Amino acid sequence: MSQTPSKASGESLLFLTDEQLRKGIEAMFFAYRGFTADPDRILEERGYGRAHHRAVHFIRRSPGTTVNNLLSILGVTKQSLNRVLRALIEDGLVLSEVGTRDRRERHLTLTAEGAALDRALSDAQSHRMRMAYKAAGPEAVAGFRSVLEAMMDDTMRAQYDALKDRG
Amino acid sequence: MSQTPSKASGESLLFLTDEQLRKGIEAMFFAYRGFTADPDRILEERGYGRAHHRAVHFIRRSPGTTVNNLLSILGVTKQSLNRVLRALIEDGLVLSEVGTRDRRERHLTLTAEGAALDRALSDAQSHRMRMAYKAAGPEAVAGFRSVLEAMMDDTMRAQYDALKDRG
DNA sequence: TTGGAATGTCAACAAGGCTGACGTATTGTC
DNA sequence: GACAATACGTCAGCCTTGTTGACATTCCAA
Repeated sequence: MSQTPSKASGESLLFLTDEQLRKGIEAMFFAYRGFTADPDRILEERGYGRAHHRAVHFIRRSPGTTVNNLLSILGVTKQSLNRVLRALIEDGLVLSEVGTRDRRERHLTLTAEGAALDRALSDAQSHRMRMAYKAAGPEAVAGFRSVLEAMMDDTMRAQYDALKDRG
Repeated sequence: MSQTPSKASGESLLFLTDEQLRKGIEAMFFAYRGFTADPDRILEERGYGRAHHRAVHFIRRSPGTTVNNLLSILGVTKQSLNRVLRALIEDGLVLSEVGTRDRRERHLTLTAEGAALDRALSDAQSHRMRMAYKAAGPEAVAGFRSVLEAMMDDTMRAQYDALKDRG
């Protein structure tokens, strides 16, 4: 299992020690905490959680999407999503309209108030990401994105790719 | 708030459209799912969750650490940590020993069985990370790490840095 | 037209966060 | 030596967000 580095930590070829991999794992852990910290503060003020954030984000991203589609993107059960969706609808942030072609479906869109919340959350999160990008430099940003994309499951990457065009 | 790109998506200077930032946010979301997917499967078999994983990981990382120290690394309350720690101790994965210098403290270490679980989890997670690194290339890896590190809060980065040497 | 599949809703439960209160052992200070 | 502070454990109860089970509605195909 554990590697015995023949030379040292190579830079041209990809030789990775357990320590390097472990450090990468920890970087993900701590960075994800930072990544969610700012939106969490905003959400708390309104009594929402991360689940609400995710729902709002992806509805904004794909206006008119169905509950089923949102389900597969978020990777949760419909019952779980339904709870947060119900709250958002009752609070007037999300609009749920019966489908015209298939009346079993509900098409979800953000109201003006929902869009405002999305903007507040997105701005907070983008600000941190912009600062990180600025600190790390353009090449680092490209590397960051390509490692993250390679880390997704295939099914996730398909959904990730399907969301609008590539940055 | 929204930007009006004067030229296009620049590559030499760091000019970032809302779309690019949004794509970065989504990359974090989907990648983190992939990042936790493999360990989650292993944990489920044994009736553990991510909280147990985190505890085991950082005890392995800092053998003999105190409960208080672990608390500040994980960023949870002692009541929360105590629940998972109690389970791990009862199951014989973690050893809790009264401190010699300060007998109020408990020093935590992994038993052989605990170390075995850590290895299984770490191998699963490292494998995916290694594949992602290999797919993205050495320069991407460096960029990945530097963006993640820039995204942490200062207090988190201090703890991240304190964990062994730099990869 | 009827039975099965798909979509979405309601109810109940579990994991794992949280706060608050409290007990105990130990340390360090006045 | 008395006493406050520290480190840890625990009980009780709450919230979010995941889960499964049961069920109503709607569509479609046999």
